Amino acid sequence: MASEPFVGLLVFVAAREVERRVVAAMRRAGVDDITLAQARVAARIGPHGTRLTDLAEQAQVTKQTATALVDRLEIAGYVERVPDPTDGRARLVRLTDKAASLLPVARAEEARIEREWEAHLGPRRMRALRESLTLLREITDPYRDDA
Amino acid sequence: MASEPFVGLLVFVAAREVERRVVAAMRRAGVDDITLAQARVAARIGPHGTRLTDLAEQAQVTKQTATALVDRLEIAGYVERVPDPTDGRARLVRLTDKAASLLPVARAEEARIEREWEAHLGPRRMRALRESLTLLREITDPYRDDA
DNA sequence: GAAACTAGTCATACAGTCGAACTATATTGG
DNA sequence: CCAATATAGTTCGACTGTATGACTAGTTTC
Repeated sequence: MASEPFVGLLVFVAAREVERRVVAAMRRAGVDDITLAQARVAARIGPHGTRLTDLAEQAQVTKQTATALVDRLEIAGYVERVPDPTDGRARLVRLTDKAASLLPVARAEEARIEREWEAHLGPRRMRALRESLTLLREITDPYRDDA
Repeated sequence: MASEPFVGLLVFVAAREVERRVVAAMRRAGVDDITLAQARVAARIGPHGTRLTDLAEQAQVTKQTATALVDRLEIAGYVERVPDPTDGRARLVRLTDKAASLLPVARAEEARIEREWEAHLGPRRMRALRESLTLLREITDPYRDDA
């Protein structure tokens, strides 16, 4: 029967589908040299650049892993490292124009998913879903206030 | 302002937190020889054993990857491979007693998370959340009817 | 029973990951 | 000012995760 499945499993299933869809959209757009792990880091880069340590923390990996992922993104031309004017030790990881041009592709797929979900749930449930998840973020997302 | 964050991001944040919490609970229970990738596969094993191909499909990895993950779980003593009586080519991957003894730990943490979420959202929103996500599963989870 | 298919494995190559050790810059307390 | 300490980032080494391709061994189909 499984009348009351664990909510954690349910959000996991939904999240997996979203990630799969966005990656597939990128592939269709001709992007085949970014991996999922790299995309997860790239997605956290702010408009004015973000420090590697911050990226590592937000993506929940170590600095070493973030270094390796950014290395590959840099080689592929999607990000660049520039000195941080406020701290001689630090460098800011910034998206290049090449990466910025892909943002609309991701945004469009996200919008498509939202439309499909709303069509399936109806506007009332969709609103409630968004409201609940947003509230939940207060206790599940330590980085909720960035960008 | 970010008044209307993408719902896909919201479910992702929630899912990440759930995964993190369950893994942390396992660690506290003394389990330090299972990785996240291995746990994701193990979590899909049914009560009577599951074929490797099915595990691979459900965990969204290739058969080769699933083989490697099951290899490590087997070495660590959490699963065993037994012949599938209905198909001479196939083998069923089954949880051992050692793994089964950990299920209550995971279940307890899941229940704790649910209680916390319900306390934060209130019973009405929690019910709506579960309802919406369950409905969503119809269009996001091709494996929804297993176990 | 030959052809086509399916379950699983092996081999190989590379990406992801972390712990430890290191360099360079920044901060802090005298 | 400077020695001690802390922080940002990298490099190194070892291992896990991952996919492609090639393979073996059973199964299904006609």
